[in-house]
Order: sequence, then structure tokens, then C-alpha cells
Amino acid sequence: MEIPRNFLQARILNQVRRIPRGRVATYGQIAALAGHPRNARQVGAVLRALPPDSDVPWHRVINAAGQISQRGGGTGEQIQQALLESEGVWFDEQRNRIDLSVFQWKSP
DNA sequence: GTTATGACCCAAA
DNA sequence: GTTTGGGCCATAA
Repeated sequence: MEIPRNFLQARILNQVRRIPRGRVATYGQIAALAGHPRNARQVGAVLRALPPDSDVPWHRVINAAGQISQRGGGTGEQIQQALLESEGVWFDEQRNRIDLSVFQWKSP
């Protein structure tokens, strides 16, 4: 039977919800967990379209460089960093970067 | 139907 | 360690 296209979006959101508190995941990681390793960009596209009242922990998704992806003119980056710090994720003082070897979520 | 864009990733230089 | 270029594919116009 046919699979709806927006099912990919549901898969992605489902994986983002699995990220434990105090951990982070990369876009590529989420895409791979959703079964589409080449669709890292779509993860970002889905997160951008999220409503503010969503229960999805979008702030726990960062890029492979361990940094918050810049969205061009938005203030969401600062909110994201504040949320992560409130969960115990610390940024490197000089690089503004998260140590993925410590904080990256290891999916079972 | 085509073209442009993007909260990305990776290998090579 | 950093910078560059190519690729990938869903969404919007």
C-alpha cells in the first residue's frame, strides 16, 4: 500500500522526540534513524515548520560540526542554546561548540 | 513541467 | 586545525 509522503516528516519528528534530556543529535543522525540517510536537510526543513507549541525537543538537534545551525536573522539560536544549557549541555567557551563525543545521543 | 533554495554532510585540498 | 566544492532530495514558486 502507498506510503504518504508526509510520513517521512512523522518519522523524523518521532526520532527527535526520542532524544533524551541532556543529550543532542545531529541532523544526519536523525535522518539516518528515520531511514533516509541522505535527507539531513529535510530534518532542518521539518524543524523550521514546527509550531511553537510543539512538544518536539527541536533544540536538541544540531549540525555535525557540533554547533547550532544559523537560520539567518532568527533569534531561535539563542533560545536553543539557553534550552540546552538548562538541560546540562555545555558549550565550549571559545568555540561555541558542543563536544559531540560527550553529549551526542547514542541511539540503541 | 522547470528552477531555486535550504536549521546539512562529507571528502579532499 | 580550516576552507572549498559537490551531492542529496523534499518544498516552494
